[in-house]
Amino acid sequence: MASRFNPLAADARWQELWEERGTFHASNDSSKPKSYVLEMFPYPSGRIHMGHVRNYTMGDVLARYRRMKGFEVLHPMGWDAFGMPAENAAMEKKVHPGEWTRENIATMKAQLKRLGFALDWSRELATCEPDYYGHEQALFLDLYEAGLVYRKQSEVNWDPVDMTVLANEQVIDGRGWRSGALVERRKLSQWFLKITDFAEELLEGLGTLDQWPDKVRLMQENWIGKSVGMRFSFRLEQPAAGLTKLEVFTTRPDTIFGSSFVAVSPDHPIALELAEAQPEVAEFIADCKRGGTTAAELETAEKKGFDTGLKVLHPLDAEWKLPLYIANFVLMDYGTGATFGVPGHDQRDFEFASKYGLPINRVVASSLDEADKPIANEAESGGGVIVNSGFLDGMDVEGAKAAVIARAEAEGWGQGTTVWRLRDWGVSRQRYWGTPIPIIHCESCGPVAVPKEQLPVVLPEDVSFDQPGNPLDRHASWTKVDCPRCGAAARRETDTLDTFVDSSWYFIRFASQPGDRPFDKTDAESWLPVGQYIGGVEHAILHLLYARFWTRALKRIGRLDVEEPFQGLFTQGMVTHETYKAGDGSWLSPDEVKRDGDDWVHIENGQPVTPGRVEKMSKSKKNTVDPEPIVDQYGADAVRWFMLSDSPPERDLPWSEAGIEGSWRFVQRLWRLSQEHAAGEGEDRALDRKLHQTIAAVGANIEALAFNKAVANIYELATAIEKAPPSRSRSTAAEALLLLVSPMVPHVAEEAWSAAGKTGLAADASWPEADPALLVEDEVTIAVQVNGKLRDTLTAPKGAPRETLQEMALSSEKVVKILEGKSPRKVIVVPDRLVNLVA
RNA sequence: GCGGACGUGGCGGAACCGGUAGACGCUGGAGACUUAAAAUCUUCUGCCCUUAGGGCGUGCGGGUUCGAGUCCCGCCGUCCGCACCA
Repeated sequence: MASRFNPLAADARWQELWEERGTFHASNDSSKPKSYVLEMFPYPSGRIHMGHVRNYTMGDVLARYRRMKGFEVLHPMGWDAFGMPAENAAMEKKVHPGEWTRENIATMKAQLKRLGFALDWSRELATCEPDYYGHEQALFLDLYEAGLVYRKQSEVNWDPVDMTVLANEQVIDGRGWRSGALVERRKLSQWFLKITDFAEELLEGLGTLDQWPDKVRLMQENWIGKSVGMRFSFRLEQPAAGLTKLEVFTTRPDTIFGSSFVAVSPDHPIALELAEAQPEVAEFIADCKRGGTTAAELETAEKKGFDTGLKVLHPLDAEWKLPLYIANFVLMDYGTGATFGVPGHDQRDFEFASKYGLPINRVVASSLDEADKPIANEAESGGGVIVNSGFLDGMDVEGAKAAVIARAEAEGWGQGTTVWRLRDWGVSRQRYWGTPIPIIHCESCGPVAVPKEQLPVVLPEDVSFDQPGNPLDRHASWTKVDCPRCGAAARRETDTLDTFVDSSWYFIRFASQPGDRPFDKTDAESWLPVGQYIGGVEHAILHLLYARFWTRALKRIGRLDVEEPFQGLFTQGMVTHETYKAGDGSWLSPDEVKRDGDDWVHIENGQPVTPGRVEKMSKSKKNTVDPEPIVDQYGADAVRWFMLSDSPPERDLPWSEAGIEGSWRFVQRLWRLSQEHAAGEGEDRALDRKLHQTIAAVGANIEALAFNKAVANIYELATAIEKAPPSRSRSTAAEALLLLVSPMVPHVAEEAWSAAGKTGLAADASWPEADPALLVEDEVTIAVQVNGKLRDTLTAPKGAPRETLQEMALSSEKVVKILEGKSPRKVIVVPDRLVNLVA
């Protein structure tokens, strides 16, 4: 028997056997309880990176564990295969996006297979293939028929040199990333999905997702952004921009008597109208648009306003005139693009009023007596009673809100309303490498759905990227079709769908993939919702929200009776590595540097190297470690074990050479342990207890995805077994240990399991049962404290009565010495834990 | 600016409900085995004091408690998200 475990030979052998036997095939018809474990499918960018390895290892441990616990487990894998990188590669390397993508898939699939993941490859799918996206087109048309898809004008970033639409990330400092040309805003007619119809239920649904991280739920809540308030109008003293009224939105109608100005966005029709006649207004608007548009940039930017000279009349007092400003902090696409300022009770308005010398009035106070107390150094945004507000005086904030809304509605100048931050989902992309939108534009019929029997609308392969723009636009034979309705010559839609559509239902297709329709309702419902979904936090909002929306939309049209697609969500941390910088400031990769005592040097030229911060592995900082050579060197199990060890899975995992070597040593240690055949007789109660405690702890920790703790439990058991003298208990424990580690390091587990003469696969074995009788210790260590300080420990039988423990503590030599004959004033006894003597 | 998370040895991190802080791993030291190296095994490894032993220690300052890493108040720092949300 080999004294060393050789992963080079063993890994592939077991992987082939699992494959041959279909060990990880999930059956839709199984009578076992079902469990769906899913990791976010990868974009086929070229090669697997450490982040993938970590993500898929976590899911794999859970999937294998659940199988051993008796579940029929669905653990599939596929490819999020449409997207811009393929088109970029097409332009740069002159390869077809499809060819580039399919080659990457082949490479990455081979890499994944070498890690021995318990995946059902028979359900593999790639979103770029017609047998996937054709069904997506059918679903899109179902939503279209149900009125959940519509078309409207929308702005895009247009690169006038490359003649193409740019994503936000392709716009750098207002210029196209390739051409460097100043980006223009263009209006195009685009397709939208009515996600706003679902705003309320998407928000409420968050409340049911108790197995999601709070952080993600909060991010989605903020993204949906429900605000309850009031929409109402100020009359303009004189008409402007063809308007006689200015409609504003506020969440604080209770402070209506505290307003001292009204402000509109620089994009507001009034502002734009004024700009045409007054150059200084135009200049102010242009000034507002300089600089960044992110929250952080805008927040720190100076609050600026332009007094238009116009006045508006207060709805509750026509004699009261307020100045109308254009202000850089008012957003056109939120509410009505206009608001009123209450400097006393809103900090931003306070700063604005201070700057422009506007009145700062108090309308909320802690009591009626403090109505005249001036607002000091900052706005008071808290609650209290309303003051200086006519009919509202004495009411609380909530009561006043209701009263103002009631009066506005009665008098017809405003109404209570809910405003959402969420906007409809624009799904049109002016790109080739995506799902064609199955619509035909006819001169006389307008947009017409492609008849279902003509699906899929297949992307033409004969395209070239040597000219700027979308190749579909200039593909004459593909775009030219007859109108399905009137038969006249018509033109295909050349936009493709946002790739987030592809990832909004792939988990349903994994569960059920008939050839003639997107999925079978009964089959899909037998697996859904996904029990545990694992992926990066970068998808906390868009992907997860769109998938939730898509699922609810399917429910609404009666296609699938599932409300939430992902019951449990886990967002894992990144894999990080130290960074290295050469003297000239350029980044160096880990294999270009070596340690020299306490310092680092460049291997090639011996120049000193400065080690930098530990950061997320990225190509730009060159601190990546390619998993494949690591697997070559150490085998799949060592890499998997490393991914699970030390760092809690939700936190970052620092990659280290020493760490992977430690993992390798442990894999070998497991092997050696399994090879010792010192047969023994008799029981070892202490070891039995350790084994059963470990069985329980490892199971609980895997279920909680606390892999680092499960790893620590296993180390302890391994050490206990090694130290124990031969006995029947020891043999039993050594065998059970193989099952406990098998979800994590399946290859060495199988090898040792088979070497131990077991029939069947470790992967097919049942998870060992923990005997409850062996989970409790019969002796416990009691801490003895004097005044809360630990002075001694003693051993007592579990469940010993308080009196006994107190006596034992008082007779401790150390305690006697410290008490110097005095008796304690008070004794606190926590059974099975400690005795605290208060002197 | 707003929102959120976090802060424990040389490092990654344990610590259930307030009850022996530092499990487990990495690194490092000492030793065994070996011609030698690797591998392996034994052992030590929070800081300070000269030892028996003692003192100090969970970012900082307070508080509650017999007892605080854990609860409360106030700071400081780091990281993440952001859409100025009226």
